[in-house]
Amino acid sequence: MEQPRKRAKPGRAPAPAGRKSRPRQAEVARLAGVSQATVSLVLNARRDGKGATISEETRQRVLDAARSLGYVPDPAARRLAAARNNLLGVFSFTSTFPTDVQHSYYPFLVGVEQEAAARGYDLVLFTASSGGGPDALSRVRLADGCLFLGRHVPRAELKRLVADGFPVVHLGRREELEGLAWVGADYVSASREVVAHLADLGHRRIVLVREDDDAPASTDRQQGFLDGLDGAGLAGGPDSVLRCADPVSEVTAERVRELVAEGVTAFVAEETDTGAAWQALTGAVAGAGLSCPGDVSLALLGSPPPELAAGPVPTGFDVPRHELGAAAVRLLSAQVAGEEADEPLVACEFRAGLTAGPAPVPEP
Amino acid sequence: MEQPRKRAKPGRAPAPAGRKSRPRQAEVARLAGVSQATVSLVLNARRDGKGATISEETRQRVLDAARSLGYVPDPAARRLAAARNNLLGVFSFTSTFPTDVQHSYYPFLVGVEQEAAARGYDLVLFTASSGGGPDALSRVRLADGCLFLGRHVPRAELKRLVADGFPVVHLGRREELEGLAWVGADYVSASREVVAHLADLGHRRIVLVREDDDAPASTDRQQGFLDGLDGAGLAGGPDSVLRCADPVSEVTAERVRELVAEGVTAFVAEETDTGAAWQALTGAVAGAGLSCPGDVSLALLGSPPPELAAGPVPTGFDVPRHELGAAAVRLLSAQVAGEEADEPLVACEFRAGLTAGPAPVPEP
DNA sequence: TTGTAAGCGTTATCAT
DNA sequence: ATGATAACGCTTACAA
Repeated sequence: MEQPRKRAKPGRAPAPAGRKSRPRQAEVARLAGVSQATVSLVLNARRDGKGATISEETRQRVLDAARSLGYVPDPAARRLAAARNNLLGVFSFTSTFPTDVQHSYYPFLVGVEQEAAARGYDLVLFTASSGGGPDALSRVRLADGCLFLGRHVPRAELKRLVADGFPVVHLGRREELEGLAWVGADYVSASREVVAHLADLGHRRIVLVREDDDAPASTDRQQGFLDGLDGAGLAGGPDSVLRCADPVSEVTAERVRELVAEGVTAFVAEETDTGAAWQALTGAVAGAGLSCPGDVSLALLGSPPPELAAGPVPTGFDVPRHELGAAAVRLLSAQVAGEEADEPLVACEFRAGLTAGPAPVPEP
Repeated sequence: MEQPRKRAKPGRAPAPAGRKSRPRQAEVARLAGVSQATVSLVLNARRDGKGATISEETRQRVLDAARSLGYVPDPAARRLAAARNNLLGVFSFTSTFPTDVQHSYYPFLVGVEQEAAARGYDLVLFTASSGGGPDALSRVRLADGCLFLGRHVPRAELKRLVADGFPVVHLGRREELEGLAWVGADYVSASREVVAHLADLGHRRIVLVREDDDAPASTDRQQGFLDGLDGAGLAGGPDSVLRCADPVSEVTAERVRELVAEGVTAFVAEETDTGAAWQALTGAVAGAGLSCPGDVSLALLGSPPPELAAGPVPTGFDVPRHELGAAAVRLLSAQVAGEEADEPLVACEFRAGLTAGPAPVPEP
């Protein structure tokens, strides 16, 4: 019999002595006295009985062996073999956990985590800072799909992922990129609702204070604001929108006094990262010596910043961040499953608040 | 027309319809007229010149081919072959992202993410809730190592991981479990420092208000408190510690008045989840009609709860949560690399604050 | 019902 | 300096 030539084989070096390597299917197989493939079959047995043809006895032996060894499938190998990982990626272009808690994605992640857990996915946080290189984004392919969040999107990279058919969902409206799925809040309807509320209270002249930004979140709010005016039969001339590069210096007490003198009875501010518009507005109203629900009504198109949590609850709406996160996961998970699903805009919840009241009766 | 029957070969199934195939190293190789291995060598050429022995010409040809094909490495294959997942787990026994932001691990995660990114790791988020079963903990093995945080630790499961040589680090002191690595804040030193500060200000009778809890975080603070008294040559009798099951009802204005009458000039409260001790203390002092840095000095062994952020900054110390997270990742990453490293306690930073002043001169 | 083996896209080793 | 080739751990078609 021909002796198998025992020449040193090419290939990887043996595992370094120090660390114990995790158990693999082969070891489970050995312990259970079956073939490695059987282990795979047992472990991936579909619950719908389809294709699962394994005797209950073997099944148990394999399961026991796996448990006693603490076996867990290697996600990379699973993925490589053209199967699923049960891993969903989360990639933020800035840090996922910025030092400044205020600007963080935390509230979204709450929803993301819950929905992911409910669907049996674990979450991989791809840390943006690490790679840096052009293919930093490409690491996400380790997961079955990936959620993206952040302001500045590397278009080319993302486009590539989408083009390759890799499941991708962006959290926040993003229509610029053809074929990119996204979920977003319905700022238009919510803003319209707020304006309708003010109109119901008798306000005829309403002014929007917004920052000088072209983000969808801003333009959507303005659109809803104008829609609202329109729906109430109110004029929405150009002077009903104050677009300020720096709200704090532009929305002064004097300016507010002027506008009120002209007949404005209600102000609406958009919510932004900094909360500048709202802060400028409330500051100016107080500075003008006007009482809030009494002399003028105020509304905030969004949630108040945490540092103002102590003040009176502003009339306005809340962005359902949890729900947005959850919706994103639903959409992504549908994509992963190959179902080209579609998530509608998520509705914001109206918040009655304390800063809006009946329009003051004009003095004769 | 009779289709030439392509007999399906064993092996993997055809790629799922959605997923378009991307160029691989083999195609780059073909285009560049070299072997696939050469492509790998070129693409992974170490910048330190070590082991890189490829002619500049080939190098360029390969690079060009890769670029023109838009080649991006497959992370799954890469990790599989390299036998490293570059994945660190984060497991919290409660939800990683509790709805209540206040009690969240957020501040730690900031540090964890940064350090992980710096070391080229991605993070896998596990939640106790998602798994469910008794071997839910076992899922963490899909990562190269795992960070644990939370109050209630399933000892048996964790022990198993440690025994199996799986790299594990607990965030927060945890000496009960033999062989479990952990990182913690040095509450003892920090508390001692605060007391020393008070003693320097002339206080001779200082009382600690703490909750009825046996967590290391509590006992460490008490120990540091007593050490501080001792170091200042002050008596640390049993009446210098107020251990309350319910601080708010036990630390009353009357009680404070009594103690002050007995000669107590400074109070120290431990920081807890709820912040009850500190709130009870400040409330009682105000209720007793005492002015804070004037009549009595107050110190908080930790950071004030967010809802009190508006008040005067308490004298005390800050737990370096970012740094703790980072330290945990360092320790874990050392373990993963097989280096049995050791992280010392992380120092807390003294905060001068505004609630402590010179001891009032006793009236004759 | 179970075993055999191909192949996923890399990396790393040896031989040329 | 480059090319073969063996792993890496897994899924799955097909043979037994």
